[in-house]
Amino acid sequence: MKPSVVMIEPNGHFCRDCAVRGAAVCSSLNAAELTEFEHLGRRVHFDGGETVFSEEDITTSFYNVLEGVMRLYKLLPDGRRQIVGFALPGDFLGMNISGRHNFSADAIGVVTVCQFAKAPFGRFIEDRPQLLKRINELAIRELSQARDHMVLLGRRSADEKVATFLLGWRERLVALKGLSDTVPLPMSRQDIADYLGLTIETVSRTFTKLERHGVIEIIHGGISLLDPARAEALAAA
Amino acid sequence: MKPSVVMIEPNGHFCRDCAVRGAAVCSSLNAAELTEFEHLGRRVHFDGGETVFSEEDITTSFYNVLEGVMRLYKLLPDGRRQIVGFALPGDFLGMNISGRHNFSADAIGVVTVCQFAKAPFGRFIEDRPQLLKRINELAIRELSQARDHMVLLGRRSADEKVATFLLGWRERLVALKGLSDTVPLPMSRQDIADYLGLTIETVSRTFTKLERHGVIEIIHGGISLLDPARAEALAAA
DNA sequence: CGTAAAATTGATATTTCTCAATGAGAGTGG
DNA sequence: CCACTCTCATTGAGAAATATCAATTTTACG
Repeated sequence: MKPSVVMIEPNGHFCRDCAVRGAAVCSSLNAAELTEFEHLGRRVHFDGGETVFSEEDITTSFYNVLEGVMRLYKLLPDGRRQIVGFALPGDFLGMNISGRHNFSADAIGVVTVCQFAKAPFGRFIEDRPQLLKRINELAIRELSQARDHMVLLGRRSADEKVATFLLGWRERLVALKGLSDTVPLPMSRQDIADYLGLTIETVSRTFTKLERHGVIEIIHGGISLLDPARAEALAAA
Repeated sequence: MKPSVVMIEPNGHFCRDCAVRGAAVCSSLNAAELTEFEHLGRRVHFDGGETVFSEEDITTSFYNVLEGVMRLYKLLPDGRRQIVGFALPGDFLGMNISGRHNFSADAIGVVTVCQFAKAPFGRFIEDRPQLLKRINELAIRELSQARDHMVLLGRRSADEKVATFLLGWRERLVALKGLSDTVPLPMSRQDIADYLGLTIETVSRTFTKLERHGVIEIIHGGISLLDPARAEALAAA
């Protein structure tokens, strides 16, 4: 949570060479629309630890993640934190009904987003049902993920939680980096704990245990999945 | 899960006197559209315990709940169950990306739904961005609720979970029956436990404890909220 | 190289679960 | 109308999982 010093790049000719062009909301737009769309968004950079928006803030912008990883979380009044998800390139953030964000979002490491002012974006969407449809698809996909995560939080043991998380995270990275048994974990152990509804100590112990059992190897900045089959077995339960 | 004996009513002139007319997806349609829309939906009744659709089933219909309460849940291979939500009149069920339902839905007590075959509904939506927008709103609202529930599952104690559930359920019923300190609980203790990520025994003990402390009174088919302020305090934590 | 933050490990405490028994209410058939 | 039975809910005792508290160890960074 350092003071938020962001860089705003000049606008224009981004979309055509945007990394998330195919995966993000904008995949629903044709070339002509894209040209107009370009003028709505601005690339903005955040450093690790910076907050992009906070829960209860009035929503003034939507965000399309272009690069990096964000943690999305909610806090209880006494400080307990639940991470409700990690955002990756292609994810679209900021939609809500109330006009206020219903979770907070921090950059984990360097992040680039495509930021859209709410009002112009709303107008642009108005006569582009394709774009609305795409946003709806993303919301429905997220909803499905949210339900899966409820099962994990409510009904799985610590071992299952960690194994499921590692496999799920690896799976999400496939679209970005291809399938690999080397799984980078840019988030801290505390972040993982707050995502899985555990304490940092339990996460740490579970990692160690998985390593002792030869399922993973803990490496710098991540893990190496030595025995994917055993991990799957643990996660399926 | 009795054999699913459903009654299908003849079609026609439902919408104008539909109980959920104002709250449901159809609230986005004008009178002319509504007339056409009527021919797409069929009222279907389910008895308590009947399954409306199951996870992994191919999605052939969408459902608009008109009357009654449903439990929406996912099962782990070993039978552990997580209830991901309760559906009430006005809720719209069945949207997904994969073409298969991503949770199961049972009637709790008698339920009436307005059932839409997927393909015609999809075509109808195609040139009604208003309807799509409404569906999107409902999805975004659900997503927000899902995130709140993640916080509950991951970070709250048993006492907090139960107090939060009772207040939240009471709040949801306001739209249907008005605000009341008498809170009907049509679902079983096991349902509540599976919703809160607890065991039935813990739920039962917590109810008893809240009653001993004068926060609630356990009555037939529900509870009476004697001390809303204390309940709020417990839930906020 | 020194300091701070993050991660790991250990010992103990607490919460919630599990197993087992009992109690209460609803429906059934004599 | 009353036993009977079934399901659901409650209660108790002990076990297990995870949290908490405290101490190192490791890593990151100036």
